[in-house]
Amino acid sequence: MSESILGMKRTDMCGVLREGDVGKSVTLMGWCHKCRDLGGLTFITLRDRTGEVQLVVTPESSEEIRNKAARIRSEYVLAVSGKVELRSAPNDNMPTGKIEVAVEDLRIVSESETPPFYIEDENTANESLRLKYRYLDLRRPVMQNNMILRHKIAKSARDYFDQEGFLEIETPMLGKSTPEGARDYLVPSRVKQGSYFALPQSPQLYKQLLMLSGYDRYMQIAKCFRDEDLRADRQPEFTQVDLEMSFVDCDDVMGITEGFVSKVFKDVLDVNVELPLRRITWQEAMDRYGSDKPDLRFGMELQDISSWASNIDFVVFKGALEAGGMVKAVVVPGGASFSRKEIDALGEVCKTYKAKGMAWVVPSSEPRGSFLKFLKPEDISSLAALVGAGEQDLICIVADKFKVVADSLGQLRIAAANKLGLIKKDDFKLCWVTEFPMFEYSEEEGRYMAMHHPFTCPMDEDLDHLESNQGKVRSKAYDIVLNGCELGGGSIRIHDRDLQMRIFKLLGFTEEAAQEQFGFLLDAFKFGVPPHGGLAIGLDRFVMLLTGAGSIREVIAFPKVQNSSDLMTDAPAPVAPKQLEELAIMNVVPTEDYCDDSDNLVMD
RNA sequence: GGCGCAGUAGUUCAGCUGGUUAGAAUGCCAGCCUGUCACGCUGGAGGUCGAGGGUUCGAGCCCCUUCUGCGUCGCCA
Repeated sequence: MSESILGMKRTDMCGVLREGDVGKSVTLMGWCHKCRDLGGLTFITLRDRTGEVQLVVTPESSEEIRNKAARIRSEYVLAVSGKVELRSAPNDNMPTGKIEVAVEDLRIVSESETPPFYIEDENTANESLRLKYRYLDLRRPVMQNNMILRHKIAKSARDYFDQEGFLEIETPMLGKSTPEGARDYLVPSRVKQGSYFALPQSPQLYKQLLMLSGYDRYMQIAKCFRDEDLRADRQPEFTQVDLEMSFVDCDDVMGITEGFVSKVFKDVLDVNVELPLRRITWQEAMDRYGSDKPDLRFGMELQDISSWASNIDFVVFKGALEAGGMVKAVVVPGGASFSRKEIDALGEVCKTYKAKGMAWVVPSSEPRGSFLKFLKPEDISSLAALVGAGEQDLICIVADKFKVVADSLGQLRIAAANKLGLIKKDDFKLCWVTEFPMFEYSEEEGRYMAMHHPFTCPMDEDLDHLESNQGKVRSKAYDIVLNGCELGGGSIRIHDRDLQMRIFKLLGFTEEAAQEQFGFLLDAFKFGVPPHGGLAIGLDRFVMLLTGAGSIREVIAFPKVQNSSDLMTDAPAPVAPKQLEELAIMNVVPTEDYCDDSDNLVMD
């Protein structure tokens, strides 16, 4: 039986009451967190998103209230009026622990079944259970704090960019599919049957056109969609703080972005970020950290030992060097104490990233290692001197092509740092990675692809060898990296129609194909284009990193699971045949002679 | 698509070499209890061991298949 709140008006939130409120008559509304019935006395903790406060029902309370109090269970919604009183037995663990509310009126507004898990921060319930009952999971204070922090960052963004003269402009969700890049989510058109909209992977082209239209300085908190496999930090549907500016070069966009990021750190965590941020070229990041998103919270840099290795009669090194590759090492401090099993685990990390194996040496007086029989004692000491390794350290070595060496040792570096506990949770290290390669060779496609996107402007110095040395061309692209995580990225765009056509050509587009897919952009570029550039910051990742959450799902109210479905709503789900008919989509029903193993699209 | 981890009361987990009626904690229900706050005490209910098949005298445990969730490689311009 639910009671109405008619005539009751909430005066305060639960978690904000303090000693100073003693004597005040308050009306509170919220959820029963816990109910302790001591017989004569009943204590109820009432919870809302600001926190909890204790209610007390005493033998002096009316019989009606005492009877109602006895019925209360966890998660019942209550409306209460009463007087704030000082507690005779305060609880120092509770922000509101010095006071309690003596109940004078009590209404059970809504009853609740016993929830499938405790509404507590320490909830260790299976994540799929949490996601099925996401609305209950979201009642947990830690989740509410994540949502509040997310709101604060979004507000920070709007405040900051407004102050800097940006306009927030919305761009369409229903757009045109572009085959380059990630897989699109498609939306069938009812009116133009057989044709499809695509949900935006980013507002990229629209924001460029806004620059052309004269809306200098645009921003948007934009929903983006990519139909690719999920990860702990990747959802098919995510949010970006997207911005674009006219008449700028790299430094302008990076400066504005730094200002935003440092404001968020100040507003949300009260952390001062030292500006300007350190800048590292892509080449240097790959060379020293084996990653284009280096984690700068610890050392253990990659070191090139190719010249040392060329003097070792070890077929693995020789083979890699002869094939134009390299030999590099990472020194794991104190790694000499690792067991064989632990070292092998690091080797497995390397193998995940296509290294054929990992060679290792402990350069102590009684050396240990995986390839000692190829090493003379002086080889070991010269290696130790070269890489600066001591007797307690472990030298991990990978010999292969540049990319394989970088990827595998870059990941080994992180794995070792985690193992050694070198990574502090509350340490924030930001940097820019700049001068990305313009193109990346795709073995699969057998051609160069745009590393960033096809609208990225090449560096002026490299324009002359666009056609002659494609692999060496660098672009005016930049990523902002936080603790080894790509927080955002952007570039200066091409604003010259001829240069854009040149790039399309290099990417393998014919003139007709470029015209068909991006004709509207190329046409627009006939009408006066300001030099422009911008950037997008992954809002979800930003919140994840600032909250220390282990997964992006913790900072998204209603996230998807690994197969892109929603455990709460069961989306995606079959639809009525009538809906499919209207969209001219074939309703696939398995028959005797057609039986697909997959049961999607099947309905009666 | 590949690799790895997990799935046993509502929940979190234990369950030995395959062997009696599958346990614990917590939650839940009932009774008692006037200062609790992880309230306490007494009692009680609660299990398709993810599903299907196989081996065996006998399967939570072994084998095969499959489903679900997580991590990861590929993928993510």
